[in-house]
Amino acid sequence: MDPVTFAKALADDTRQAIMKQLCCVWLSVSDIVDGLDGRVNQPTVSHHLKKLEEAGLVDVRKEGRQRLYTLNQERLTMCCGLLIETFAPDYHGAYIPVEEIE
Amino acid sequence: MDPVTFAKALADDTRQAIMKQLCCVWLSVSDIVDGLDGRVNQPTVSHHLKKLEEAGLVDVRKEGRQRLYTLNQERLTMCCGLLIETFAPDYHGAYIPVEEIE
DNA sequence: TTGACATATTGACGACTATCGATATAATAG
DNA sequence: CTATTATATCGATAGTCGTCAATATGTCAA
Repeated sequence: MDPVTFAKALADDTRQAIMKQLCCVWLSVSDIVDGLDGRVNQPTVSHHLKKLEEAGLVDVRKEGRQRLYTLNQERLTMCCGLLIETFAPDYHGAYIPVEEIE
Repeated sequence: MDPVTFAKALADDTRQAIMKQLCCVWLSVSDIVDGLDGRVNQPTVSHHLKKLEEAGLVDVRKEGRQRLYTLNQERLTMCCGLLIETFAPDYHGAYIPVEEIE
């Protein structure tokens, strides 16, 4: 996964707010919209979910007429590992075992 | 450090190319411009260095009429640790010891 | 002080993107 | 089949951002 694509997916307040909501739970689009409490409306949330999905940062599951989303923690961890491997080689071995990440 | 600011600093091809050059070495602005091999010119590099500096991702040192930059690997590692702590709690303990990062 | 070099800043322009309202698509209930 | 609910897509708009040419600032040499 390209580190620039990863960074771009994270480079937005609303998207990170959505990611926080999706951490460890499956939520429908409406749930997310409600959780953002009027900050943005449904089409905007769908737009961000699409971007996150393209970056592989969320998983999707269809349930009835809903689409349930959740955060892909493993993918996120791998991308962070790649960042450290690329830009912080002095810390790479110390903090993140390569063989576990790649 | 705000994860959104961190992500925005990384969310550009040219900026990541500059970061790669600055990994483990001190380079002047002209060195970086040369290293990018005509891709962008000097004002653009200065612009990106300013952004990276504001994000705390590079350190600066004055030497004569030059300004030498280098990548702050520790800062980058800390930010990645914060991302994992925030968005991948299931992997946090496993991959990155908190007390070493924060 | 003057000239040359290194870097930063400014202003303009184009590309991208976050957001919205409106609408289309999909799936269920009656 | 029709109505309703859930989500995605479209078109438009405003704001952000990367880039450049031109210029300003700062530093050293002669």
